[in-house]
Amino acid sequence: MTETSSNQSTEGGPPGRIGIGLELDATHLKILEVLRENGRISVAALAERVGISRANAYTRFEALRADGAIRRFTAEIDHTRAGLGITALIFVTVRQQMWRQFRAELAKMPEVEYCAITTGQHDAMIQIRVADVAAVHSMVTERLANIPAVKATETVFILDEVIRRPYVLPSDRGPGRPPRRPAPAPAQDPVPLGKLGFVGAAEGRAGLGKE
Amino acid sequence: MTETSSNQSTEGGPPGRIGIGLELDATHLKILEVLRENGRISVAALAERVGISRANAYTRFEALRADGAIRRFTAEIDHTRAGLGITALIFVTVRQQMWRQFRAELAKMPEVEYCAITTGQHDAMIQIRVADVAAVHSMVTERLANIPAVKATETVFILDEVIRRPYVLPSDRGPGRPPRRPAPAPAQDPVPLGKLGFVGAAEGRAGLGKE
DNA sequence: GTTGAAATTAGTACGAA
DNA sequence: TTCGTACTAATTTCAAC
Repeated sequence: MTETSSNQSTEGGPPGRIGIGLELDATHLKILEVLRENGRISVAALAERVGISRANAYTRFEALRADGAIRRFTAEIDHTRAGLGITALIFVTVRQQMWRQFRAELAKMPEVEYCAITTGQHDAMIQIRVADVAAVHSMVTERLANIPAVKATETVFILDEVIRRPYVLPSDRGPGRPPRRPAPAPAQDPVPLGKLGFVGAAEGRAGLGKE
Repeated sequence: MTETSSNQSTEGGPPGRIGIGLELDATHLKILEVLRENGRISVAALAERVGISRANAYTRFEALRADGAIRRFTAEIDHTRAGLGITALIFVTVRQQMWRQFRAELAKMPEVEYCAITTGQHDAMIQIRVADVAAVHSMVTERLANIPAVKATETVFILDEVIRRPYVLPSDRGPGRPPRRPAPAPAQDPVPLGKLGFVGAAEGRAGLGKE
């Protein structure tokens, strides 16, 4: 394998990008299915498992990467083995119009594995991985509390992670059970891309996603 | 590459396994760092980037896989491109001593990407990816509400995902800033493995992790 | 979109330091 | 343990169909 992937981090990239570059058909989805289970499979073996020729597999593989449908390839690491046995969720209430600052401060915190903007009682949810409970405490009281943009926090520990799938795909639903519409779609589009996708900062929360 | 990775899903595997099989040194962490950014890099290129010989890289690579420090390799997929533009969090209150049923029902739901048992007000947090908001509604009212083990739910939409890191590593903290203890550790252990790791079903919540 | 053959690269198995 | 090298097997590329 020639070191294909440059793999620059997508953090802070354009999240609300809805534009479609590639129409995903059943074969594309099949490729994604295999790749999410085994990101290191060779394209040759991938072609065999999907049931297409190698040249075709190479073409589609590259297209999926170029299009961004495949963001990157990564290793799932056992965080307890890596010395980060504690996982916690921190729900943050953010002062309006200080989102930019909040985001900037977040970027400086390497223990943050995930951060999402949510509806509901709080504004954001942060997932962190640290070595011990003391680190959670110092993270919340010393670092987060010192950010002016942070109005309030609520911390919860994760006791167990029951399901952690690489990425859900539409095909997971199975062929026999349509997502919602039993049999509408006249000229059936391969995949309802970006349907109602309001992902991207919204509701006066602009300034977080971009820039 | 001989299709190395069997990559069987770890879902429902033993989560609370604390036993250490491998002591991770700085080189191991360096390998993990590279691999989490580029899971498809060849071992030869990996060796070069880490600064060790190819033979050594192969040995350590295999050791990390065998030990479980590397769970699997996966492709990060852009869910909006895959037709699943809606992400939601569902907080679930579970009836005590019905965890087994709850877990069994969860396993039947392919739209669940992540499920964690938490402390605090609710008992579990589920993250789902679906095509439209209607699917969230039907998921909550038709499927979750029909599980006897589910006492109550609270749903929140994810408007934007600001940070999504592959996996946090201890080395992310940087060399200059120790995690918590400035300079204690007499015979410094390479990594405080499993320290205070209460990951694994606890607090009368047994039966979820291991069945 | 597919197949086959050539060139490159990856993976393995040594011995030596 | 780690390294360096040689050997074998697989993968990728490129061509023609």
